[in-house]
Parts: sequence; C-alpha cells; structure tokens
Amino acid sequence: MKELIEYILQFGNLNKQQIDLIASKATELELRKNEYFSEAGKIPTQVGFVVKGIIRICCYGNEGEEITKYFIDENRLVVDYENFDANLVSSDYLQAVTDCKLIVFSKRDWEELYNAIIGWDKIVSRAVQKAFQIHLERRTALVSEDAVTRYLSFMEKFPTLVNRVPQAYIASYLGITRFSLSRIRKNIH
Amino acid sequence: MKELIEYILQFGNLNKQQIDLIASKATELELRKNEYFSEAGKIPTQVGFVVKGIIRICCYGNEGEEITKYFIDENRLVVDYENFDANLVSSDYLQAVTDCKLIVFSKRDWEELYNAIIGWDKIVSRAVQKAFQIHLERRTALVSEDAVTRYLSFMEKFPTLVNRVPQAYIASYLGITRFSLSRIRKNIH
DNA sequence: TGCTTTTTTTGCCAAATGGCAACTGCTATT
DNA sequence: AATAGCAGTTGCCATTTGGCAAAAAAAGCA
Repeated sequence: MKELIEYILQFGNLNKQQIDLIASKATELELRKNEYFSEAGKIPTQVGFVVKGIIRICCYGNEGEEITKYFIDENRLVVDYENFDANLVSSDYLQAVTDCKLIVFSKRDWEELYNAIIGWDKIVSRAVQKAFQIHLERRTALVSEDAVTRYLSFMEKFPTLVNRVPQAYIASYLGITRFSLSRIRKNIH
Repeated sequence: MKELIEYILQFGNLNKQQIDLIASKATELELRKNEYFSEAGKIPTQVGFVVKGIIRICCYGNEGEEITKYFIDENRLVVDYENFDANLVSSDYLQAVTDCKLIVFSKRDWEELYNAIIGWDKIVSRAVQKAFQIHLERRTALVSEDAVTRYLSFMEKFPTLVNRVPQAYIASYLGITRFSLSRIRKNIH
C-alpha cells in the first residue's frame, strides 16, 4: 500500500484524509500464473496496482498467433484504461505471467474518488499520460530496430523481466519468432 | 477555424463566449515544405492545428538515419506535447512535409485558456490521450507485421497520405528501407 | 523419485529484407 | 532546350529472419 501511495504522489499532492480514503477503497487480489486480470470480450471492471508479479497485455493476431503488447511489473498501474474509462468491450487480455499480488479498485469505488478528491482527475490523467508516453516511446523504438537491437533494448528497458518471463512472450513482444530470439541469445552470451 | 472548434468540441462542451476566447488567441501560421514547426534541441513553444498540409515527427537514429515517427495531417493537433507541457528540450523535429497552413497558439496564450475556461484541462487531456492511444495502437501493430503488411496497413490507416508523402518518409515510418518499399509497391500493383 | 508436459535449443533450408551502385524519370531552374 | 538535382527503381548479391522437425533441457506433478 505504501508503494501505491508513493506512486500516486508522484503525480500530485494529497492530504492524509484523502490518502486514507483511497486506502479504504483498496482491495487485495491474488492472481495465479496464467489467470486473467481482464479479458477480451468483456468490459474491464477494475483498476489495479501490481504489488508483486508480472502482468502482460496480449491479444490474438489475424493468424491466431498470440501477440504480447506490453508487460507491467511491480509498482505500476495495470488497467485496460481506454476501455475501462469508456465502458467498452476490450479486445485484449491482461494475464498474470507469474503469480501476482495486486491492489485493486472496483469501477464504482474508483469513480467515487473523482467526486471525493479535488484534483484526482488531474492526478489520474497525468499518470495515464505518462504511462502512454513511455509505452509509445518503446514501441516506436522497436519498429526501426533489427532483431538483435530489439532484444538488447528490451534488456535495458526491462532488466528485471528477462529471467521471469517465458521467452516466447518476449519474442512476441519484440515482433520476432521464439526461434530467432533463442539464437540471438546464444550469440550474445 | 470552424474545423478547430469542431475538433475541440469532440472532447467537451464550450459556450459561445469560450469559443470566442479561443478564437481570439489563435494565429495563422504558414510553413513551406521542409520548414520546421519545432526542432530538436529546443523547447517547443506552440500548439498547432493543421488546417492544410502534412507534418511529420522525426528524429535521427544512432547511425544518423532519419526516422519518421508519425504523420499528422488535416484537422489534427500538432504539438510535441510532452516537451511543450514540461518545458523540456525536445529531441524530435516537427517538419512540414508539404506546404502547410496551421492555426497556432503560443505557450502563453494556451496556458491562459486553462485559467479562463473551466474544464479546459479536461478537454485537453482527453484530446491528448485519444491521440496517444491511436498513435500507440498503430505503432504496436507495426511491430508484429512483415514489411508487406506494414505497407498495406499504412494505406488503410492513412489512405490520403500515400501519394502526398515521399516514399522514403513512409519507409522510415514503417521501419523498412526505401528500396524494400519500392519493391513492395511494384509487387502489389 | 520418476514421469509428463512445456519451454528452449538446434540443424537444415527457404524466404524476406537489406545494401550498394547504376539507371530512369521527373521537376525546377536558367 | 539544356542542365542539375532529387526521388524512385532495379539488378545483383549478402545478410537476416522465418519455418519446421527433432532433440535437449527445464519445470511441473503424481
């Protein structure tokens, strides 16, 4: 919980009362490896914060391949934001890559915070914007890199993930096959 | 100007007085092909709206290659948002791909709107978020596609740009060489 | 521990993409 | 009309990446 508060305070100030209100609405959620935080075909119902573990965002491509779009690890918000916000059916899965411990807010509780805390909307939109920005930057970099460079940048950007995530997921995030990734790793070490 | 107002009203309501205020701060700006709207090494100083023409966002990669990150055409906001907002030196160029006509707001005027119009911050953050979202989606799709598919999706997403933008720019946006793009086009037609 | 299942590696070859130089064609300018 | 300057194309070949099947290694489970 301390981590969540710290995370939020990056984006704006809150007094003790407001912090307590947020804490009072928070619930713990555990997910076992491979379980879903939210699913394609459904409307996302909660906002989460990763206390322990790794979540990936993924979907299925035109030929049925699994595509990993992003990884979210400790001390990050996890939410299918655009669909959560707009009450739309998502086309992505948010899946636990490892066993996870999360702090979650129901949609209802989350929305109550907008009324109860002045400036909450600003805090949220800054947090979301920052997250989009970083995500976009990484994606953009990938497009113009070759496979080896993609993997090297991945290790720079996500140094703590390399050994906790199946290679096939990393490969699909990088837009290369798991075979290629395996060969690249061999040549680097 | 009508287009700008329409664009803004997508993201929230404004009364006539507020609209007039916005209009009163707007300035026209013409850019000739290849001129810059904002430059790497500088702090972005204005927000623009493209009335006519195409702008591209680009930068230089590690080997000195030019990388086109995105295109912005008619009826879209054009701004190096994160750096504009945070007063940071940018590492991107925003360059006119064709002769352009823009509506622009100085940083000072833009900030006055936050004080003068209640809810302006919400409108802006919705607009920015939407833009990020779309941009991110496109980038993400590119990563897992092969060169031919990248070009086909480009034509779907930017049908009006294909014949107005030099192929080399499109190629660098897609993360392929201009030679490959030329061959791909030959095989498709 | 032993067995099954999943993940990763590897060999072999095919297909896709890149790199370079030369060539073509267009446009703008004089 | 002549020329210069880009943008785009093409041929030739090298390099990178993919695809598949089989083997090896690791992880999970009874």
